[in-house]
Amino acid sequence: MKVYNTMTRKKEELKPMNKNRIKMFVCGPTVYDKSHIGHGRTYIAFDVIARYLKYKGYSVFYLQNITDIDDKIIKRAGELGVEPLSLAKKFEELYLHDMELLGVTNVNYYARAMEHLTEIINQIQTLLDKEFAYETPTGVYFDESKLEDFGKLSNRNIEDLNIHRVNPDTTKRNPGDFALWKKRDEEPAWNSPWGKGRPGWHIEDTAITETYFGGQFDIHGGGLDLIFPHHEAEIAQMESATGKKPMVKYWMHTGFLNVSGEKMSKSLGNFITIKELLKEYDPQVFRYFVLSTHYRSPIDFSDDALMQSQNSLKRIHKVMETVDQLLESDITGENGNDEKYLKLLEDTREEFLNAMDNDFNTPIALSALFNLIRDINKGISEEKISKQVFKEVKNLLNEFGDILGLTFLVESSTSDSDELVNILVDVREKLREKKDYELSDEIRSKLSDAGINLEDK
RNA sequence: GCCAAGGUAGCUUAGAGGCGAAGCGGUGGACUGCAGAUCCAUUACACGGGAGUUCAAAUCUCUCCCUUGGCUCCA
Repeated sequence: MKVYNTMTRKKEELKPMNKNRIKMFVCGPTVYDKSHIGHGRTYIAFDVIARYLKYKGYSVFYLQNITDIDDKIIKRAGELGVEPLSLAKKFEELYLHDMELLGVTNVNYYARAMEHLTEIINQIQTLLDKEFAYETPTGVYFDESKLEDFGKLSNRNIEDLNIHRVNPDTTKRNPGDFALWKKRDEEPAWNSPWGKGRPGWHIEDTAITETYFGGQFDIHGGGLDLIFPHHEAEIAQMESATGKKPMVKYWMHTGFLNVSGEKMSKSLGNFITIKELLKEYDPQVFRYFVLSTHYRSPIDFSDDALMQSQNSLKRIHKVMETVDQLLESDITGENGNDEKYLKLLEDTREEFLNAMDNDFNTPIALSALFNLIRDINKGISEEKISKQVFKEVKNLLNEFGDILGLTFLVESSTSDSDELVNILVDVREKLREKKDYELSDEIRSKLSDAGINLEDK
């Protein structure tokens, strides 16, 4: 299977470093506020990537960090008058809850920055020992001039980096040098060989990945916005500290989520949290929406787009329901056409898997699924199909659903509706038998207003 | 300025030299007491403009136009 590698800007054949084991790290959130739908997009995409790799038989270890200390957290905590670490804890819990609701369930381990201070300090010390870093009165900084290939991921050169710099710290050797350790007197601060302070932004990730994966691993993911400077800095730190190249075999980045064509930002007033999203839409609908666009492409969030996703998903649910009902009923039959349908199913599986093999092309995979649905619906309206075929259809759709993290068979509403509704439905049925359509339609319409949809036949 | 990603049918998205895609939506028809779902047809000889390469270009090259993002807060 092929994976697009940001480093080479090409699709490459996926070959794990160690047999069929895949070490995958994705940058997690800084927990200073509620998670938004952009986080949702990225983590749903990587969840499906992890699911598919497992489906293909790889043994995947999916590691994610949680940045639980950082200037933004401290600032927010100060505004609210709470402890930074308890603020971080609270938003971490909300984040994990949001992810669960969205069906993001494949992260094996969440590593908190604050639980890896020892490793962070050790890595900084190594960089100092190897003279890739230097200490000044304000902190410890990485010396980018020591690296020939700094900027290789984002295709930049050092000259570019040294312009457009905002208020560079005057103690640094080069304007592009970034902080490994920030010396700070105010709390929260931790002791280190260089005095009290806290880690820089990039060092926690390499300290964490080195701890769990060693100096090299297969997949590193994150949002497109992290390529520069965050991932460049990670490469600089890790490759300098361990002396091993490359740090990462495949760099994968998700495209941005925009809202009605604009960047989502608080100042534009179009900032949507996952919590707000889920007030309006089923998590499955959002998940479908995310998967209807390739993970590297920008995706445009709008109510219209979500409605389209909702309707598309409904089409899948409907065929599953129909197939399920036909399996329960006795009106299916044998007509010797099984072979035709089994071939169709095999072709569909192949098309779906080919799409996924091609850099996780979920839109094409979905279109294969819809082609199957159309042919099955057509078959149902034209002839009797055997239960064996329906069973296989159901299995295949469930298999696809598992890969995508979508539930295609939704429980029929008739089973869990309450007694009063059932009485109304029975009464209406009797009215229809008497051809009192005026009253029966009124009942149907009122039930619909109450959120209960009746479909005859 | 530098570095990226794009402009594909009414809308949302795939594809990436030669068999015209998927979903949503609209319209007409079949089915139904009606509606819904489903099926059939249609919307639909789609690829931002121009030039070039090629037997063949949505796809490659050049050029122009437009959109969006990044350039030390970012998923």
